[in-house]
Amino acid sequence: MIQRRAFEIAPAPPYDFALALHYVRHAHTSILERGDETIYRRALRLAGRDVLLVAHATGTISEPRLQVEVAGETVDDAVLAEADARLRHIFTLDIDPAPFLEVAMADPVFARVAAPYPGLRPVLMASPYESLIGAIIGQQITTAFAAKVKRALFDLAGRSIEIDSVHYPLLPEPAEVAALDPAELLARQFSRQKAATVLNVSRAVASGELNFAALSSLPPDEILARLTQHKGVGRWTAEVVLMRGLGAHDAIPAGDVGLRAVIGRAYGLGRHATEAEVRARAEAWAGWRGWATFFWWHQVQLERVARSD
DNA sequence: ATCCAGGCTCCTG
DNA sequence: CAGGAGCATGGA
Repeated sequence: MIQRRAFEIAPAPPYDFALALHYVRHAHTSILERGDETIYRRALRLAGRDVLLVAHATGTISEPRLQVEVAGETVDDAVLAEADARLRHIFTLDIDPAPFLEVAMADPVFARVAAPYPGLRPVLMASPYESLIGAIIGQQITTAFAAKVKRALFDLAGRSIEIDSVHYPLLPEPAEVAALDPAELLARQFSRQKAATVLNVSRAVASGELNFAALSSLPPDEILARLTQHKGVGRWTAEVVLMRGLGAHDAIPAGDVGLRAVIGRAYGLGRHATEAEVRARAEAWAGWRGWATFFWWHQVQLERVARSD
């Protein structure tokens, strides 16, 4: 039997869930989400239970509400509490965007990217581990190819739940990934280094040597230092985890090619900005560089979607 | 074929 | 510390 329980979230306004769903739907990094224009669906392991989260918006942008349903074999209070916390984290629901918008408006170039979307807010990965695996796989390859490789990894691990005759894929547990045969990954278009790195960090997470809950209470620089001690995890990967996995408002992966390209275009350089130039520009968004990164990536996505139409 | 893509490591100077 | 060679993958 499937249990279903519902609750409501009141995000800090202004908030436009449709913009978040648009981002999720078109992001190559979204592998496990099964949303459409109005509904977000995602299977997750919460409080030790595999469940499906279903969310849709009601209300208005200035008085937003999210209606959430949790379905699974066991949906107890602990599961419900984690579902609430996780959604607030993924969609950055509890943060007042006003200070960010103020910073954004002070930079005329960035304002053109941010101002049209006052109801948009960073969409994070559902867990730090997921962001780490995704970032490692995404190193130095196109987002489309990275999506293909990630999908292959999740298929290989093969975890899913079935609700109403629909199978929803689940993120494999770190221990399950760690137990995979590297040859299986190489056969699925992993490079040797990426296969080794994914297996090694999964082992570290499974053993508790790498503990994101403990990490998250440390200063950002310390988190970066800890993460980059793992071979195959460089500054870019660590900054992506910090920003999109842990939700650090001010973390920016300034070496990112996409970011360098869009910033080069926006500021009329006629070429990719260098990492140093990105960091210099980003001083203007201090305190909110993670949010700014998300808005730039959103801009990149809008341009890509426009081209493909 | 050549260049590029949401890099990393290791080795020079 | 900065810069760059070499590495690994598939796609345009």
